[in-house]
Amino acid sequence: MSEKKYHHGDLKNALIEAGAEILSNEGVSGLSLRKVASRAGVSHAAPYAHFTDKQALIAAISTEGYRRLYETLTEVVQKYRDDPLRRFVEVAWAFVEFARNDPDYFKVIFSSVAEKEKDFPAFVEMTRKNFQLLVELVETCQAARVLKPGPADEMAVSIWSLVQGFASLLIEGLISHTLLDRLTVRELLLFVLNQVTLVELTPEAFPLLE
Amino acid sequence: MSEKKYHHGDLKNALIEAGAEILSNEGVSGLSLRKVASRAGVSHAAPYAHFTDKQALIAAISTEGYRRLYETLTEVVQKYRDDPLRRFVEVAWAFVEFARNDPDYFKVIFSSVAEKEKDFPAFVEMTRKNFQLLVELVETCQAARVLKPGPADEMAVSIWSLVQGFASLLIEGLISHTLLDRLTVRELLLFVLNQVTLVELTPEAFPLLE
DNA sequence: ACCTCATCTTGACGGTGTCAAGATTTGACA
DNA sequence: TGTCAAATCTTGACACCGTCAAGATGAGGT
Repeated sequence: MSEKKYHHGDLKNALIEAGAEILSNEGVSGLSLRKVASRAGVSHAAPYAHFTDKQALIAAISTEGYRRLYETLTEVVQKYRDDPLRRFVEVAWAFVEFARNDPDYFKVIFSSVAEKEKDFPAFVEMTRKNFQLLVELVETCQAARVLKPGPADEMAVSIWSLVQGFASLLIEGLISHTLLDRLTVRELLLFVLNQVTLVELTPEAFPLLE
Repeated sequence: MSEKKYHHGDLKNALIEAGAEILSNEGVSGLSLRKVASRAGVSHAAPYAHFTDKQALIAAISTEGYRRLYETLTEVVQKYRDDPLRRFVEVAWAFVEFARNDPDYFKVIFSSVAEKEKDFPAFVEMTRKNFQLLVELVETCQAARVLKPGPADEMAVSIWSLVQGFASLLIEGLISHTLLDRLTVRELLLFVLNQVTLVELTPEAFPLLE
């Protein structure tokens, strides 16, 4: 598909991939259009054939990031399809791990596009899909009486807030050391999730597997 | 104090203030060392007498941001000192409003310093103070039986996660429009906070005052 | 075979972070 | 009070950056 890229090939995807790679390795400050172009093997202005802006490239990287996240989460959903509560816990854990494994990538995809929503419909669509996944998760758990009743979308916002906030505090290093010495991240997440569940989540009942 | 700044004055604070101002008006992308210097009335390299780095300036702005946040929150704590539950709600609300009133400023102070914790002890100290405020709030509410019992610091992390996540989703525009059409931000926050309280928070019992 | 258009290159512009060298002012000590 | 070292600020330079205009190059349809 994208072999030689002699004069053509699928740049655009190559640029998105190169950008994501630089982001992971060097952080936001290392992400320049020129470096992305260089890594993709093209000249410094080539990206402008595919993106109007650096902002547009970042939006594309973010969209791809949401796609990866969606992929990761749906895998977990599949894996624990017969246990709603466990599924809930492991999806939350996967989200936190997603953030921890690639903090800079996570930060960028969750804080870039802002007001220009309408300029990047693919991005908005991807966030909608992720939210929808969460809503379905909530409904399943409510039906199984492991999650509090109430409007599913409002519960989904609550849970998303909880997990997103937790992941953010974690990767920004804002959780006190004394707390992280006493508890593992997994244990702390379980405590946090207990705020929204009807049954208690103990480290014994939800151990780390791998 | 900082009147003429003919050749001296308290640059450093002037730079921090100018930086915060640019951040509010033009966002992160508009924040350049040279512009900060210019607005403070000095030449482009002058900041290097006070900050080793652009990163260091941002860290100072973040520290100041945490100070302002602390100031805002302690005022609310004072105002509602005789009603633990109301105090809890209004502190959370003040936090969300802090983020909504100056989104770019909020974003920067909550996502910049990262790994270099040890290089900016003043920053770390300020985050510690804010967290301590929250822990005390939690203890008061637990004593009044309006918040679930449990280790106060773990509860504090849960609540911080919840409110921080909610504020982030809000200013990033990630909360679905259909939801925001149905509910005001205040109502949505009350619903979210209900996850951690023992008593129910209704919009009727906690109306917006001003 | 030709021509059109998307793609990519080259070169230029102003702006940026950072550093080195030097000017200026302060404040402490004689 | 005079002097001098240290702190503060300016000037000038460098490499890098985002972006744009002009032109080269190749693909695909006619």
